[in-house]
Amino acid sequence: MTLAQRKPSSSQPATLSERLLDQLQDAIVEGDIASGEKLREPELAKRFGTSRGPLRDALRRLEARRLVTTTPNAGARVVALSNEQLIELFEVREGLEGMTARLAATSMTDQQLEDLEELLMLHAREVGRKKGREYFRQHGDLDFHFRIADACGNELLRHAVCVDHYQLMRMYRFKHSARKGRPHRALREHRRILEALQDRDGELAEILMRRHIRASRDAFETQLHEEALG
Amino acid sequence: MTLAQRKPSSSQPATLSERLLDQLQDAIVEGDIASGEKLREPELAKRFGTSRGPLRDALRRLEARRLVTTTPNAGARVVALSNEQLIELFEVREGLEGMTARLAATSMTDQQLEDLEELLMLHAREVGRKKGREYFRQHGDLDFHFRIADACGNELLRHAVCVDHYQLMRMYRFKHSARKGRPHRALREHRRILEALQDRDGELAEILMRRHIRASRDAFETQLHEEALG
DNA sequence: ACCCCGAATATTGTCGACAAAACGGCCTCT
DNA sequence: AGAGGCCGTTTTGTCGACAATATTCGGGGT
Repeated sequence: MTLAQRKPSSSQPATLSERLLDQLQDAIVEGDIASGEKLREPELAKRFGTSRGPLRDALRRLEARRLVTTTPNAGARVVALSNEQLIELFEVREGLEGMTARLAATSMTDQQLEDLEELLMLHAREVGRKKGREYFRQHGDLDFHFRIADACGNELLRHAVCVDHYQLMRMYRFKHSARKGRPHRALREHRRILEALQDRDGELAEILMRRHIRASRDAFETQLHEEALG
Repeated sequence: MTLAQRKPSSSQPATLSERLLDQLQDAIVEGDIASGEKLREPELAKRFGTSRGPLRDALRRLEARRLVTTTPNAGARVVALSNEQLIELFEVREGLEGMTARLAATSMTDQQLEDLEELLMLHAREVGRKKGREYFRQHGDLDFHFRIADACGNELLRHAVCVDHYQLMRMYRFKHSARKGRPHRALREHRRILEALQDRDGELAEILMRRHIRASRDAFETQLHEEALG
């Protein structure tokens, strides 16, 4: 089975509501709709050429993915994406993705491990070529963290990481470009995690994943500090 | 701002959709609607005396809480709640609640710690009186795990634990009554976690919480094994 | 000048009806 | 007898209109 067949995520949305979900999600994640902006149903419905029914459906799903917050009788807003919320996201990811790494060590197939190794080699070339700028913009199948969660063998966990919290993380990456030098370090940390997975050492894989996410968070906080100073 | 204002969770649902959410949730968690059952919109709308609009809204929210699964053009079903899925839930909880315990150690107020200690004393009396049967049926504010997540100071994490996964856990408790003796052990483990929190030792609190959840899981698996044998 | 209050407007919540898709039963053909 | 296709029924997806609630803007009072 090829990779394309295994994941029908790229298939066309069967329903209007799902297409709206994709479109709105991209618009929010990529910043076309500003962070914190009010989402008025009539306006959006007209803009996307549908009625309010499917639109409300899409908004509810976006709420599940943490991209909008809804208050009764007052409508929906794009999530704030404050620095505090991003720190919160790092903490959630540390708990969740630590566990994905632990489980992936025993549930990933040899083929999946080979594919993952190949991905890291691809990333190495990208980092070298583009000075590491675009490394963090990879998403979905091209994202190291996504791949591990996707193969951890626990559907509930996979959903929490790859659906519920993933788009928020992607949104963060769009707003904050990584600091110089961080991509190289991140790549080294990814390699070490891969080695632990190849050794089928779940305990170590979890420790390394958690340290890796903490390092990302530290880099983010350092960046904030530098920006605050000048 | 007082605590009562901060948490209007006990307030009446402002909208029909929210009331439906509560009613359906209870019906599913308490077993009135069987696990795996098909949820037909016209039937449910008639049963609860509303139209299909708010009902669909409620179903979407239940999907976010893992209580129903929806497939396009094929409708919604109550979650399966197989033994495998329950194991998955234990694994998610270990990652998530481990982190809540770590954070709670630094973010809980002295008052909250006192309240938590009081709760455990209440639980001790309950376990002694009712032979521990009802201990695991406590929920919401009366649940030790819920309280810790609620006070961990990370809203994203709190939501993941207390909203997204909590009802599924409650559903498990309704179906599988705890083994004899487990409540006493669980209570002891809860006390140790509380001690770590009182010491403001986040690292230890996380370790103890994870071991506690793993112990619950082990008890569950043992129970399964015994049932399988006879 | 500031605050409070009320009407006008805009937005959300709810409903019933229509269109499209899936499901089920029946018949035919091999 | 079993498999496969056809047709009626049921269920889901979508739409537009109405009701209820929030928001905004302007006026009056202190």
